[in-house]
Amino acid sequence: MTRSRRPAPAVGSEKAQPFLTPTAASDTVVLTERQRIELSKIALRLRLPARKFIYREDGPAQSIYSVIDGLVKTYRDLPSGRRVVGSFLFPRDLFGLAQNGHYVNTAQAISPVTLYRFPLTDLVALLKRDGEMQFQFMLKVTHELRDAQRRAILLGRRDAPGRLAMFVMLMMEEPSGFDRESSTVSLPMTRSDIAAFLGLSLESVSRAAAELQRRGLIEFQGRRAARILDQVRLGKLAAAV
Amino acid sequence: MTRSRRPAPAVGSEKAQPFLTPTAASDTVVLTERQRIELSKIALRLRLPARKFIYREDGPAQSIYSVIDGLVKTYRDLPSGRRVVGSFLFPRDLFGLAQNGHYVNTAQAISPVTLYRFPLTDLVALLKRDGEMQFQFMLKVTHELRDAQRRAILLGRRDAPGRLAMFVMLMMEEPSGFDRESSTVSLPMTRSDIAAFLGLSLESVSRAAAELQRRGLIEFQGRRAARILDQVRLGKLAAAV
DNA sequence: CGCTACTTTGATATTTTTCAATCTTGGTGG
DNA sequence: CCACCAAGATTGAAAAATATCAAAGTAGCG
Repeated sequence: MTRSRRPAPAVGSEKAQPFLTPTAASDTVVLTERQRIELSKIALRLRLPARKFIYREDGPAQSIYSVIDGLVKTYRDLPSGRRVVGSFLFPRDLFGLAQNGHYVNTAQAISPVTLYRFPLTDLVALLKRDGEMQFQFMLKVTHELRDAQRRAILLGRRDAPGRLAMFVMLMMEEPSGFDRESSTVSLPMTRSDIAAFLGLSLESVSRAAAELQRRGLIEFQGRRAARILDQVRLGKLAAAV
Repeated sequence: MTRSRRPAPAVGSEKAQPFLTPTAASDTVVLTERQRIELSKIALRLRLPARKFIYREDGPAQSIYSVIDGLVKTYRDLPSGRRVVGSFLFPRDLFGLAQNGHYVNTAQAISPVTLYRFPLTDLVALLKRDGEMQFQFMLKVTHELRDAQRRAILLGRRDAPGRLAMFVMLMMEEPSGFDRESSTVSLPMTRSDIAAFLGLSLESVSRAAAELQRRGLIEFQGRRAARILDQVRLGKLAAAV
């Protein structure tokens, strides 16, 4: 349930990976042609418009999803009314974590999205049968786990500009979210979404953004994109935890 | 890499049975006798004194660990000098997450501990061979992931007493950390550790503890234990996110 | 019994949240 | 094609809370 970034598909693709392997390289799932075919047999491809709910918290968890294209967010609404965005999901990210047969959060499309949907029971049967493929899934999950831990570090920070700087750096790691040519990161989510992800108020995010711009680190181009003006200093600020 | 608790696999598994051992309750790993034997063949049992380092950040990741008894913490020291405690590990928790062949944090014993140590390569080979067993591991990992997400919610809170209340509730969920008879939770870690886990300053934790006591929710008995005086109100405060 | 590490408590400074008002922008329909 | 509307975003001022700096108090261990 988290952003991935890097390569690292759930379903198809190629190379090496971390956790559980002394070797190591990128972070990608390695599947054979046969495995990809097996998966495609149980997968359903979906196209959904922006804002569409994919599943809701506490609903019966019957599927696991993988993003093909677009952006998805998962969140929980707390009793107080506060909303916590758990993750933004980019292409190749898996989502649909459940507990006791129920989803633990709500998933909603931010942009129009294309997804794979895997019936839980079929997928589980397939994975149990194919240890190698399951291992690739496990790598995926451990990757999410690392992300979640990075997020904990981010949330541990007290300064809003620093949190936002870290967030921007995270978005830059997304292949589909950063254009090297123009040095531009796209931020398809609203300020509210960012605030709910960073654990800040909407206003603080807005002010932090203004501050980053004032310092000459980034320059917002409309609400949904920002150009990185000084990646070195931005990185320093992000790392100066 | 975190505490366990609740029932609740992500995917399947209903029975009972703890990790690598017979008895059990809910959220446990189900292994057959044969599987347990296989695991024990590659596992090494370790006993370490309090404060002993189990592995250090960036060190070569060659093993996965499982807590048998005692308490372990994982943490990272950030450039600024701030320390972030990633998790407290109780019996049955797995730890040793790596990236690119290196550990991503430091693991240190808080109390004297007994551990299983599994050589990474052996374990990986075994898991790939045995899809069922690997599935149990996967459940473990997804469980950690949920924990990490809960933690994100905790860190999203702004009020120190609330965070501490959530922390106490977390500790109460640990079988080995809560005595129902006396309604007492043990807090073997230092205030600094708690602060580093909650993303607060040491002083704020101390003050929040005093506040909880003042409100009559809990009563500290020495530094390492607290009696729950009003579990209902404590739970409300913890949930009032 | 005394040291050392850990905690608590106090006062101030910093930062963010809140509350409120205004401004933008994207979409819609006339 | 343009004006209008509503959701989203920004900015300001005051209030609340935690961090920080500093000092004193405790507890456990040798």
